[in-house]
Amino acid sequence: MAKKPSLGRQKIKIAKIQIKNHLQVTFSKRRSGLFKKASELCTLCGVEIAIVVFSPAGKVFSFGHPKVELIADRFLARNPNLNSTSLHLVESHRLASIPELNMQLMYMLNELETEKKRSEALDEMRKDGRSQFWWEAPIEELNVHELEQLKDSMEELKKTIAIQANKLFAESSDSISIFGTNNNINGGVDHYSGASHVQSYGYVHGMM
Amino acid sequence: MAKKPSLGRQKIKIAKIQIKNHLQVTFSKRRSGLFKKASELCTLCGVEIAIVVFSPAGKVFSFGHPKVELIADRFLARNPNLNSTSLHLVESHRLASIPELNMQLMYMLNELETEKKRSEALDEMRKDGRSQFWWEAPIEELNVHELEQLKDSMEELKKTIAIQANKLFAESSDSISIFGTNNNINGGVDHYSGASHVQSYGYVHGMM
DNA sequence: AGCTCTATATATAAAAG
DNA sequence: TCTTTTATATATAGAGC
Repeated sequence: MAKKPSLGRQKIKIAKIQIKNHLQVTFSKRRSGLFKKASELCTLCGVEIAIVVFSPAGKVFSFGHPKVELIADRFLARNPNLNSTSLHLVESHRLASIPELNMQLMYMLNELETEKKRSEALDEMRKDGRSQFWWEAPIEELNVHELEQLKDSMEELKKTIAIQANKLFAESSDSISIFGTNNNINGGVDHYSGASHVQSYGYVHGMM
Repeated sequence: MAKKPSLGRQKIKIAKIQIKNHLQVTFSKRRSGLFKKASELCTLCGVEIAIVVFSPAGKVFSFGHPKVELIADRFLARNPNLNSTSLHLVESHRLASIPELNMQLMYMLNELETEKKRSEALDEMRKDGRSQFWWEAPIEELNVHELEQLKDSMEELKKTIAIQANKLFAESSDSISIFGTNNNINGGVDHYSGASHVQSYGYVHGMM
């Protein structure tokens, strides 16, 4: 008589897993599950999500939808009346906490920088290893150029944000505090971000 | 004889929900579920996660761990140049246009993803040895494609930023920028990979 | 690191309050 | 809208490849 081949799924306490191997396995499985859920949410409800996960090992996994071009397009399309729309939305108490978004943005910038540096390092490595091949020069230069552009853009973005903040502060101080009380949706503790869509990676992919 | 009080959970197709009411309910439930999963992943594996969701109604929901302040502190500590400006931005004003910030955040997340992919591609390349020519290998093509996308996106972003900056400048030409000229976003940024504190946000919001 | 399998823990669709 | 209930669909722990 055969004994049970498996005990099946066991209940676990939601607390940091101590056994390293377990942790790694669980991280991998649950990350997949999370991304899958995100992609389903995207599809079912037609929303945009972005998720970034920093693994214990320092790796970054991400998942996002839609792609940059779409966001950029929408951004441009909305630009003409961004101001009024913004104010309207804010007045309607439909938005998240700004300080937190700022923090998040800074964090993202920080991480982007990190990733960029890693990219550059790898690129450099590759370049050094094959620099004797003349036909590789173009693509290498392009890489560097792209990265330069990215850096410049990031700097511009930061400037823009500062200007915006400054301007909005000026507006709100002599009129109404359009932000009123804390409009942090969750009661102030957390904030998340995620995006996804069913596409290239199996059911999805991942964003960070 | 009583009939079944409920059919129980029914299987659904993962496709955009058409009935508005259903969509709203599903969005709410699944968003909660997603955040819960994220929080469990945080706790179980001690990782950092950020999720941003743009609802169909235009609302923004976010979830993040650790708390934004901690992330910001870490970030500021590592970026002395950003320190003063960031503190001003965050501490003094605590505001900016949310739709814009969200857009930018979204953009950041996507860029981060792109960079990550590129990083991985380069990494992969290096691992495979340097015997492949960039125009021959699929992975290389993806890399090139990503770079092209990045370039296009960056150009669009610059355009957008220019337009916005112009507009905002015109509107706030009477106010002084407290941010001065320091816009260096580069710092000796190192990758954070340490274990995080045992967070006790527990999965707040008391959802479920 | 990723996949399989089983048995069981969880998430959640529908309906109702 | 948010909750609760019910029955069922899914996710996933543990073990092995």
